[in-house]
Amino acid sequence: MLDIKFIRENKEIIDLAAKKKRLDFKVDELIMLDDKRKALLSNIEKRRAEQNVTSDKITSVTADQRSKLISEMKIVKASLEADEESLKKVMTDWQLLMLRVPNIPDMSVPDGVSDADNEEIKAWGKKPNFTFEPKDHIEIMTKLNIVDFERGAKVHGFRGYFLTGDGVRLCFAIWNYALDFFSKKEFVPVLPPNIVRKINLVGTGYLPQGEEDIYKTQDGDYLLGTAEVPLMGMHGDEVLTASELPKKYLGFSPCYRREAGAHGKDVRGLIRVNEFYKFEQVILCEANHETSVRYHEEVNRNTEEFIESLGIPYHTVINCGADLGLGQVKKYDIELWVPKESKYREISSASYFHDFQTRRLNIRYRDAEGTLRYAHSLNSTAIPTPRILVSLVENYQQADGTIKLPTILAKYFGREKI
RNA sequence: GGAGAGGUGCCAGAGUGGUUGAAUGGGCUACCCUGGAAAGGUAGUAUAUCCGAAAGGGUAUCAAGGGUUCGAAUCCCUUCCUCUCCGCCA
Repeated sequence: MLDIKFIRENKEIIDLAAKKKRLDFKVDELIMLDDKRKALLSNIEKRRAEQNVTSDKITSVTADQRSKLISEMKIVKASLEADEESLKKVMTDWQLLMLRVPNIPDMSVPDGVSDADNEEIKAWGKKPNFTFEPKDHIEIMTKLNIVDFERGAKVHGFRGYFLTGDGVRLCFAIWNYALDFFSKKEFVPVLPPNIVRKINLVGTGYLPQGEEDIYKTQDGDYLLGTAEVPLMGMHGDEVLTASELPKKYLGFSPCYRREAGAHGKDVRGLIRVNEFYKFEQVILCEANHETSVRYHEEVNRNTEEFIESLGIPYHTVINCGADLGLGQVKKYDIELWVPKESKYREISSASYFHDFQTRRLNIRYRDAEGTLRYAHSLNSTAIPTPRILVSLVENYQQADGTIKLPTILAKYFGREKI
């Protein structure tokens, strides 16, 4: 959510933002509605003031005068009620429109119509040269008995999978390593609630527009798609002190995604599944663009370092306008090399929001001058499992069908080979 | 699932229809007092929004929404949340 004052004063910028993000949003509709809102409100407030003054008088006046004043106020009240009714209708529409106002992308965000227009800004690592025909992760893992897609589909349906045996041990090795790695970066690990109230999804910007991608319970709660949601909700309606910023959290949670719009995509394997696990970095910091930028680079770099320590070739892209979420100012994706497909696949996404989310969630802090301000927020994937396994397994596959683990993981796994 | 209690400002805690943005106490801030401090004294101490250059003023907010009323923290309804006990249960 943006400040209505800012929107009114910068409607050309909002228009450009919507265009760049390829969103159909007409700021003029909102401004017109806001004009209505302001007019109604100022009218209503004037009459309420009159009402309040008279109400005070009524207590200290003779019975005669009192009944006269009361009948006068009855008339004021009737006209008030009509306007209050109109205002209520206006406010409902106003709030819906306000939730659809896109945040402004940074100048450095490239223009583009889809993720195909994301621009590579960095490439790291040497792509493996196999002396044999490399297999895909499905074949490798199935043969090693560390994944079972057939039974996964039997139990869950489309996109179902079991991880078994060393597949599970490998996940735990990654998780333990990730916990150590990011703890050293001074992130506080958090296991959040995974069933969350709607407010958290609206607050982070996933709702109201993303309803069909989210699992819902019969109580009207939602299953989280990322730990970002509860971690952001954690400080909702709070006033933090400047000294406790930045807050750096490392959330770990299962992630549930319906993938409703992606039925034909990535139909096999561990790339796109309905449930997975993810470590997520979340930061709340002071409301300052440079600070946001600094932490944005930092969280992205953290994940790059983690991948580098695993020795998996990757590249980092800056996402184009169309590939940005409603609230995102700028986003980097880290994509890992997948040998069998001969292309990079996304495993991480780092973005910052300025105060877009914190306005919705009402997360504020008192700055050095004592002024209340909305904090800035940002988040980035630390590491997702099992998606990371796709690249890990394919890049480290051996001619005999085994997987040779990178040194650091072997330490956590207990053996060098699967 | 059953039964009950409750949600008021930074905190504690009054307040059952009008002068209550809200007593009182604590905290905090400034000043006075002091050689300095403690104690004591005085004043101040919410947020949002609108008007205004500012001073200042209007409106709203006592969980949320709705209702009754000229007027609601106070009465009525709905919802949400918290707590306690019982039951069930990893």
